[in-house]
Amino acid sequence: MNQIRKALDMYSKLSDKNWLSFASMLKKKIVVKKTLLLKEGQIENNLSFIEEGIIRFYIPKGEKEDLTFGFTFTNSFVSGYDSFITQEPSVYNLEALTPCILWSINYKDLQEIYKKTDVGNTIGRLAAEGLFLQKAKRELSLLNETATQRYLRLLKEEPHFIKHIPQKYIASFIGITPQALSRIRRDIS
Amino acid sequence: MNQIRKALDMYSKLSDKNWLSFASMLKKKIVVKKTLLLKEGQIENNLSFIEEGIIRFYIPKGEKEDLTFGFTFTNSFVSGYDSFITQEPSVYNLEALTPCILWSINYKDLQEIYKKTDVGNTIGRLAAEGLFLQKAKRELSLLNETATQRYLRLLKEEPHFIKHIPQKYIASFIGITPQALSRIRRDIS
DNA sequence: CGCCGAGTTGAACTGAATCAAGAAACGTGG
DNA sequence: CCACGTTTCTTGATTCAGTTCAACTCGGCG
Repeated sequence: MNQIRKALDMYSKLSDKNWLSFASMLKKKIVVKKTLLLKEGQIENNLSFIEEGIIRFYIPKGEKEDLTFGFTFTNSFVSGYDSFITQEPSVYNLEALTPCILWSINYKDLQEIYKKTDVGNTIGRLAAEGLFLQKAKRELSLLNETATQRYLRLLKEEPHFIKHIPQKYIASFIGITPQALSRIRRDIS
Repeated sequence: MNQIRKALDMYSKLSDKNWLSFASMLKKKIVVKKTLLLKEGQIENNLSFIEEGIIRFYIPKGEKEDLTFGFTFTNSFVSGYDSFITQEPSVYNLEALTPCILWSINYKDLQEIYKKTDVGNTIGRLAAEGLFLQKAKRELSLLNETATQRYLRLLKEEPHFIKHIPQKYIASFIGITPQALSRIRRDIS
């Protein structure tokens, strides 16, 4: 649990009291590889901290390869944010790419924290700002770069992605087919 | 100024006291069409409410058509958010597409509000969440739809865009060239 | 050992970019 | 308020990055 407090403190330093009231709401969950943590159409009820593991966001596309929107690693928070924020059905699926240890807080409990503590809203704001920046960066990359440039940047900025995630998901994440990524890799080396 | 309070109240109801302390920090600004409100490389110092007008976000691309990332209309807040949040140089330019009447608050003053008022952080959080959702939706659209589908959806969901914004900016916004958009329009009618 | 999913490679195809040129709309000054 | 010049929009021809379909290889696991 120490990792969680550390992660939160990086947004805004927590008093012991605030931390304890938050910590008391967390529930531990252990899941095996390939577990579906959230299915499209469901309403996301959890915001979770990943003590250990990797989680993938995606949208299944029937016959075709599904669309991957992102990955979340150890020591980060994860949720079907769009659904969690709006409490409307999720468009994304969340899947454990590896076995995961999670600590989850549910929607209602978090709203209580927002009501009761000042720091809750500050952290919520900073976290939402971070998510926004991440998406803005990705938008820029999708509109402004070729597939090869996107791959090279991923290689440089997120080397752990390439190490731990199957190539077909990386391909989908940068917006191309596995075949296209395979060719890119051949051509750049 | 009433419009501003109305807009804020939609996030979280403001007390008279909080509203007045916020309002006292706003400065009115009137600019003509084509004014550059923020240039790439500059640090955004303002969060502004548009009493009247349309503003475009873009990145200039030298020889080629520049890349348009969005538009903000009357009765909304606007800022080079990425730069405003991080206080690092902006990658975007902000330009007035029409004459604009703006009410601006600067970064330092807003941080004061965050420190002093609970509701400030709540509004900040809800606003950041909204920005995130907007970008997530756009990401989905760029990866999951063809240019034609994106145009048709824009037509349906944001008809005022099409009415008031030159076609070449719309084209850029949906991620294609003006020529491609021209052909799409020919083919769907 | 045999199977199955992941990755590679090839060939044909396609949506959109690019280059180019003409038509329409727009605003600015006389 | 009209005329001219400058953008903006349209249309055609060509090119290109990436898709699709298909066949083959490799590595891990039952």
